[in-house]
Amino acid sequence: MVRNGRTLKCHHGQRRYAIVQSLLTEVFQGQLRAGQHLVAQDLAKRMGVSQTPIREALIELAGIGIVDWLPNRGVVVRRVTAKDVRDICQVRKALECEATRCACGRIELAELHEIADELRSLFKVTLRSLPTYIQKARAVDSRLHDLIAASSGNPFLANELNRLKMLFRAFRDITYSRREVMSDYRRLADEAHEHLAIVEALIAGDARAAGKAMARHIRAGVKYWTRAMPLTLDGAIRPRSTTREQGINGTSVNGVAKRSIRR
Amino acid sequence: MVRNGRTLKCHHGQRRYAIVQSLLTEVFQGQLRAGQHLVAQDLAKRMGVSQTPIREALIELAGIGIVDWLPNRGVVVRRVTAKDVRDICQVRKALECEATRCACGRIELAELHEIADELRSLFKVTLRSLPTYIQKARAVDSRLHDLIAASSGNPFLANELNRLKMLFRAFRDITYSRREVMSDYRRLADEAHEHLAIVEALIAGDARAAGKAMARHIRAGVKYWTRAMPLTLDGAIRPRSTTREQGINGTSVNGVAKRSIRR
DNA sequence: TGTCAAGAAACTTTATAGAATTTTTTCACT
DNA sequence: AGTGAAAAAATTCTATAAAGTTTCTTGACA
Repeated sequence: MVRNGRTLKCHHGQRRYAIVQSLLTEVFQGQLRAGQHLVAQDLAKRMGVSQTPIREALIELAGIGIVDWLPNRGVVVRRVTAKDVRDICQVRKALECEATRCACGRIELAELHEIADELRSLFKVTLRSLPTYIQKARAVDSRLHDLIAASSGNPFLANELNRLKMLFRAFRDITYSRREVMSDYRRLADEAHEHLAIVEALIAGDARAAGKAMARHIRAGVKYWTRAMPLTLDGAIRPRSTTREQGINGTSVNGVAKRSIRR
Repeated sequence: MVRNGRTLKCHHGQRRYAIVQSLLTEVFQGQLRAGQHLVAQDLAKRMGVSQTPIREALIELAGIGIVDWLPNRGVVVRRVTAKDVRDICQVRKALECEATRCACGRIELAELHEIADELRSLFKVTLRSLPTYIQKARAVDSRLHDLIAASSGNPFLANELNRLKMLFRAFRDITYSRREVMSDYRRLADEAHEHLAIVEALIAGDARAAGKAMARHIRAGVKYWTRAMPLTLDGAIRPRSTTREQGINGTSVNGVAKRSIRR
């Protein structure tokens, strides 16, 4: 998935995949912002491909829940409220706990100890270590969650968790400015402690405790993000009341006013 | 979404939606069977539309998990193993329990009592009442689960549950002959008892008990379906080892042998 | 004359169709 | 089995039709 001058360089039959990845990255990195209207033609020109694979990629993204598809009216990057994030996190909590309980006793002790050591090394933050600190903290976070999902013995569950992680990350990055998020290392240090509690329970082979530690961890995260979240977000997206459309939930949404999409 | 002779009758901009619905119905009803290869051109001709909306509909179905998308090699109706069904049910269990706990205390008592009465009327089956019995049992089942999901206060969770229900239903109907499934009224009577336990806990306002009753209900269902399930299902789908593809989990699957898709 | 609303026209964007291209599969032949 | 052409199917592109949006015009009314 490398873009080369005008055309997206990829094998025949992988173009849609490459476009999905490219758009996801742009959403994650904030180049595409919440409420933004995505015009197929523009994207096609920008990526040096025709509209067909762009449209198909957008359908996929709508399926994931990254964008809203408004029939006959195009696609907008989803705008989310604090409630949306909480709702997603609640689902994530239920599934992460389930996965944690399942994974208990199925992970190599050596690997758990390794992660525990890495976590302990994150307890102290110095200003000098900050740049690498953030990177390291995120890496360990990913490693632990992925390990648990992969070790749950349930590939379907692992995939659902992966999807939720992606959604959560997208919305988090859409909603907050990156700098603000990245610099909050206090939360990262807290997370290290929460993670360690999970790992220790896993090492002890106590599935119940591990599940509870995971629940605590996610609840703490929700609390943090909710606090940081702006109270309300006005709708740049105002669907026509007559048009059928799909929100993040796939359910129909009735618009309040007849207003056009922001271009 | 009415098909009229050759062309799918629907408004401009809703064609993909109509095709998705149509294909879902065919999968549910068993006209499209597990492992079957779906050729865009054939579907296009059959529905009297061009390949474009067909392809788009198939992308959507792949997102839902009803079909597998094999890049450059087409689309096949997913074939599932007993393990797949168990995996899905495990996720469903976690989420249904969460929803049940949340919904506790948020549902009108009158409605719960109404459902309880309907359930109690399902305890006794006579041969004469069998035809309507099955219909009634399914209706109450849907009503209760939908009510709980809708009352959870979490639209995202409700939507996830809906997706899982659809998946489960699709795979169940794909895998078993319909007659066999429909005629097992003993299981339906058992379900009525399990459902009643949930409703009674909800009436009592005991979220914990309601969650546990729901867990029991789903576990019982899994046990039943697993018993009825054929032990293994060989793969009619055999991907080439070099080709990237998405299984139900979106994860890459490596094929064992270099073999072509069954046509 | 100025303002506002309704409607027409121009323009933009989306949705679908059909053709061109690339890849995969089939099948005859060695 | 291995090879290579032919056929089939998937992917992508281009073009056109349909819908949505904006701008402009017209005319009623203060």
